[in-house]
Amino acid sequence: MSTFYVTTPIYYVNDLPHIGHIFTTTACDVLARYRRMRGDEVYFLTGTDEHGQNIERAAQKEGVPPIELADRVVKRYHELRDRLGFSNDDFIRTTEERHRRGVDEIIRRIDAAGDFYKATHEGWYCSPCETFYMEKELSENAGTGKLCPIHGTPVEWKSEENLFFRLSKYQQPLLDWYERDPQSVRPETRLNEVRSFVESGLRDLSVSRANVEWAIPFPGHPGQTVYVWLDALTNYISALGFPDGDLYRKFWENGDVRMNMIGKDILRFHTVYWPAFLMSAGLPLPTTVWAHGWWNRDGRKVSKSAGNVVRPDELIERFGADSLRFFLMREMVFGQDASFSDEAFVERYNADLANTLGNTVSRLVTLSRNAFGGKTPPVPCEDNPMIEAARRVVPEYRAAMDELAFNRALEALWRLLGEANQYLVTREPWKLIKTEGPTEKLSRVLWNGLETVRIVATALLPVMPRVAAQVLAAIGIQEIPTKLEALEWGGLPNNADLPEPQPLFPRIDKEAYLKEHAPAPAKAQEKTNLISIDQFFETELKVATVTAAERVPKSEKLIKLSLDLGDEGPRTVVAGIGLVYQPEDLVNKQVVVVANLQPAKLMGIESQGMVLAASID
RNA sequence: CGCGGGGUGGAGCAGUCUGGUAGCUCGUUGGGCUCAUAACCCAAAGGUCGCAGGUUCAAAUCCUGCCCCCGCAACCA
Repeated sequence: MSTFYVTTPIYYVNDLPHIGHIFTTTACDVLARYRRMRGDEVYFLTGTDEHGQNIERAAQKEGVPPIELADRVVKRYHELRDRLGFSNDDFIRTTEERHRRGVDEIIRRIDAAGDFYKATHEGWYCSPCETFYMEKELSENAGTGKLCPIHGTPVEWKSEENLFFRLSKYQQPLLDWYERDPQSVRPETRLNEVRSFVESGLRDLSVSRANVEWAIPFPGHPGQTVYVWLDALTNYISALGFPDGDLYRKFWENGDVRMNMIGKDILRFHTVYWPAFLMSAGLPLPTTVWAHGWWNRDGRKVSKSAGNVVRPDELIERFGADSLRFFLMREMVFGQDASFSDEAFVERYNADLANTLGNTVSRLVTLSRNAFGGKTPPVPCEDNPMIEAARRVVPEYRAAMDELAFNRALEALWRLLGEANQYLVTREPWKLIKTEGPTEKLSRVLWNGLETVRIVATALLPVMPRVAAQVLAAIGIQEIPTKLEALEWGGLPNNADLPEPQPLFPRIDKEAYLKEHAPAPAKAQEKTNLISIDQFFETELKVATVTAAERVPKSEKLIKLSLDLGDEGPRTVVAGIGLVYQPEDLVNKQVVVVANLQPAKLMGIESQGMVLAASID
């Protein structure tokens, strides 16, 4: 028996759970359940990341202790676990004592390896990222100062003495790891991405902070606290009781599979920092860091400001948690991005769950009940086309599950259901009932159909644990199989009681549903966008004459204009109209200018106003 | 040469790693069945797999070059 350890990232408690969290955890849960059925000894971990300046500040703002904030979000994750049926074995919180122990110990080991040193760190600092940035990475706006490339919020100049980790020392060992083990980072595009990042050179990493209170104290360095990522990443072993816990020995030190599942946004932390920390501490690396893609909404990136976030609560309410789990696993090619839309969801639900799965169960159960007095068929069948079909599909399903190709695994099962429906049409059991009665021949036909359903439902247990159990119950099986051996042909009991069939997946009227859930947020935005007449009069509009115009070098659409504002004299304005206008057409033209706009630098040129000009957009 | 994702029948997508009859869902048309959740089955129409070269007995798939679209980041002042 081999061990299988799988982790989700720990989720940062400044955000409530959304579809991204649900997806990652669902994928891990499906995998964990599948591996248990395969006979592996599985340990499945998820949890929350609770330290850092953001939490500290958010808590301050509310006037509550940070831990209270964290408790609140953690509660939501626990609710989610119950609703979606996650089977995690543990839930780690980085504020727990057992975690601090693990962090202390990994730091002690890295220190013993001589990989920390003290240095003054000076630079532009983004507190949401808790990261220093190089000058060239930052953007800049007038009035706001320099901005973080990720958050778009102002960065501050900070100078402090910190502990540094010799990340540069591990450049070559990391490259060797990627080279030696193609499983180290998956899918392959992510491996290539991180390799080229590491090849371009690694700088040492600052791993302590002087002014972040809400964090783990850095052992041996009073006044310093541990950098969030060094803190957070360690959860994968601290939860197992590192350094001396039995679970740690079993699942990490001597484990067969150590899989860190992540989203592609945190690739660098997990495939560079994390393995480097482990190398330094002399600990085994993860066997695989698997970076999946993102869910878009209606083809666009999900963002709060666009108001297009997916509301899992409504979906669960209306369709059931397992339908959501199914959709997430069926619709995404694991590793790539996928798109969520209400339309696609309802279509999948109707086509796959209601029409194919639900209806197949329903028709078979009704036929068998009618023919055999409310029971499953009395005589099994060992020789027929459905056996061939099942024996073809089951290995396909297993192979796909083994490589996390959930969509392919499900596709294979649905092909099998399709074949079962075809089989029924060729055998026409409803005619046999009328013409011949409950014969052995009829029994075999219905038994084959039900047995196929049993195999599909069993294979679906990892993906839809509750619904799959309902399907099994509907065909007369009370005891839920726990091992993949149940996928062998021939497990359906004879003469078992069949309850009256209930629609497992009531069809949804797509048009009505979409109408009901038509996106409405646009209106709300329009309202808040209105400005008062006073606000409008604050803009100082002036007519100016263009005295000179030239394109800004290396720029697609910026044109630098020299303007004459009459009594106010000359001005320079940079306008993003280069795609629509030619500079030579603008000279001597009159334009309207917002004259009291705060100056801004664009491509190094100061723009002292805004030209009001029509453009295509 | 900013980073990334993509271009496959009307729509949405899989297949590309590991070349070998181009597949799925929805939609359209015609037919069948009536056990079933107006479901299920069959058939048909519809594709130069972005373009051009190359490798190969064979390319959606591998190599080279190019075009276009979409995010993000920019240069929306």
